[in-house]
Amino acid sequence: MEKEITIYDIAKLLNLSPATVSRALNDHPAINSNTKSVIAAKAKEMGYRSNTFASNLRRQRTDTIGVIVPRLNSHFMSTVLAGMEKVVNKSSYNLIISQSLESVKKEIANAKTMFNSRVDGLLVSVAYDTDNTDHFDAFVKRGIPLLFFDRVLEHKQGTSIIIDNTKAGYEAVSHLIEQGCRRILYITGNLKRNVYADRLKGYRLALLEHGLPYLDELVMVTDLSQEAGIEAARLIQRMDKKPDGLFIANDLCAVSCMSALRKNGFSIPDDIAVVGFNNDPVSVVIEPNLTTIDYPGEKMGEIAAQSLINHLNGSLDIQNTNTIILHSELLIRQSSVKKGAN
Amino acid sequence: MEKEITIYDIAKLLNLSPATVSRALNDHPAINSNTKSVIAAKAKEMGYRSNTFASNLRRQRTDTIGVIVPRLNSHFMSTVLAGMEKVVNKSSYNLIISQSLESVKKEIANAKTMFNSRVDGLLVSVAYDTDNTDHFDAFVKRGIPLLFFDRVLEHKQGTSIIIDNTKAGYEAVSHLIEQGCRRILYITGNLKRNVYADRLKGYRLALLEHGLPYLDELVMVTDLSQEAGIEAARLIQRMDKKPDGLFIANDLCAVSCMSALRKNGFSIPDDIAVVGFNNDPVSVVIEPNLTTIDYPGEKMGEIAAQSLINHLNGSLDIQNTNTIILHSELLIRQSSVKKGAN
DNA sequence: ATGAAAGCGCTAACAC
DNA sequence: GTGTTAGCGCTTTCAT
Repeated sequence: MEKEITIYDIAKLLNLSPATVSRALNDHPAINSNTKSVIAAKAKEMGYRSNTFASNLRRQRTDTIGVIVPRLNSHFMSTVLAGMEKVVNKSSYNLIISQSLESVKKEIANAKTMFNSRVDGLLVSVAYDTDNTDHFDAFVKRGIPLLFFDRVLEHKQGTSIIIDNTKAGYEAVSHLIEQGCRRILYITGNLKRNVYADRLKGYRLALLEHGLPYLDELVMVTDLSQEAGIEAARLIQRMDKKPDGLFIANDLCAVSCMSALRKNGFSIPDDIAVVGFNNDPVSVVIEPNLTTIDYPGEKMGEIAAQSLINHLNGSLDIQNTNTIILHSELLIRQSSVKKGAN
Repeated sequence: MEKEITIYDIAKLLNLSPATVSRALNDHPAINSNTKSVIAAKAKEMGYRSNTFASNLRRQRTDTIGVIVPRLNSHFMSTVLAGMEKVVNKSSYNLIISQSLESVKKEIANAKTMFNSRVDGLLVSVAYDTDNTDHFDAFVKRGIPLLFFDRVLEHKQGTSIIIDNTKAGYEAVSHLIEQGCRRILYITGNLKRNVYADRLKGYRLALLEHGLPYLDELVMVTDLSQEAGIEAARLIQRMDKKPDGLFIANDLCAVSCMSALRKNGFSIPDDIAVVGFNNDPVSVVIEPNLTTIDYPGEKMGEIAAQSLINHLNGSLDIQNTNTIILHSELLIRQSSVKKGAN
């Protein structure tokens, strides 16, 4: 097994001081460029690798940004993460990613781990049932910048990056109404989450504007899983007055609900028109293709990471910005277009 | 902003030595349990957090396991990762996860990062176009254990965890033949990858055993993306002698291909029967439901992580194990069951 | 342009 | 059961 090489080893062999080696390796301007190349060559030859721990210990920072997301395996989230990586790769920062699996408990644990790994900043999209920011207090107290995206929490300081979920919900439901729907069922996630609560606001607004009544029985709170979609189809089957439109806050759930409904003999969109949310790839695989809200995940990731980095570099003060709102768009496909409607 | 608390601060306040505080915090058996609770209480009160960097620097290990996967946003991979997390959470190790996005270039960069973060061990599933193990040599040289799973590479030492892809391919194709298929198109990924090459072996074996000829023109190498599925459907449309069965090495691609074929007027399974691979949730959403190979992702993750941890703890020597093979299973659904067949 | 030296916070060998 | 002390590898201030 090879021995670990340190800057001392390099320094000794080159008759230089460790300080010079350190500076050269970090491309310090005061070092002669010749010396630099000699050192770089030797380091490479000897298989030197910098010891991040020693460096972090000494510098009192980690150049690391933590990310906590509900799940990794959603198309939306992985798109967001791709955006973050893109930005972070251009900087000297690194990303540590962890998932809460939609549980506050795990989110708290993850936050603690992030805190103990001394991330320089934290990007968070909260879990299903998170209902306070206590587990992030430690960060605020130590002045570690905190930025929420998509699923955000009310917090006195710091930025949130979101889309206008109210508007998106309004557009989705207005579209259904224009297609002739009069009983629109909204299948949603936990209404604690801004994303679902705001879409509900949009739903109500659209009904109101078109003179349709708001009925509690037409709001179904689920976990938006595939199973929830199937269960929703079962419940619809049993309803006396069946809905003629569905607005489902997640494409995966929408797609499995549609599929179950069709198995039960419903015709989509004619019996029931459906609008999903997220523009997940599966939305163009299902028959009929799913009308959905497209949502700029990559951009959201880029902006989140860039804002945080700018703040860390001192070129932007996050604490004074409030909310960044990105555009979303209704993509109309066959699942919601009734033949009768214009 | 609060000052960072160290064990020295705690020691001073409690009139103890830093060593005692350190031991107490690490639950060292020699420390009086009273002392321990006093120290623990004080640490909590003062908002102490252990400095991992100092600790890692001193202990010369990180208690961290690196994971490199092609993509995070596949159902299979996230299931594998869930399995790993489950095991790792029970131990004192942490996980660092990174994705290569199917590119060797990024995989090399990730490996380097992992190496520099001094992971104690590495779990890898390689990218699409990786064709040698050079970027893992540094780990081997330093005696850092390396374990491949699912998409594995030939390497002299170390364990691989896989399913029997040849058998899975054989079963998939035999099933299609039994349903009456005579021209079966295999849509695959890069044949450098064991998973795709071995399934091809199974495909050939099944043909051979049933007296069907093997034809080069019936093997289509793609990137198995959704777009590839649509493109494949286009190519099938143009073929003079159309296939009557498809074996597609990935459900997502299979599903989009099926969907495109149906739009072009093909009836599934009657014109073309389809078998996918992975048992992705989408396989039960598509109409008709997709016959596929089910694949124990979570178990694979658990075994991979556990084997590595056992090796690190000295209770198992990975270098002497070779290959662990997990069971897979053909799930027959409507997409492949022809009405005519028995 | 380079060097000397101190110290980041922790742990472990050795002492008592 | 607890204390003393040295050192992990790096960066940086202060010298020259």
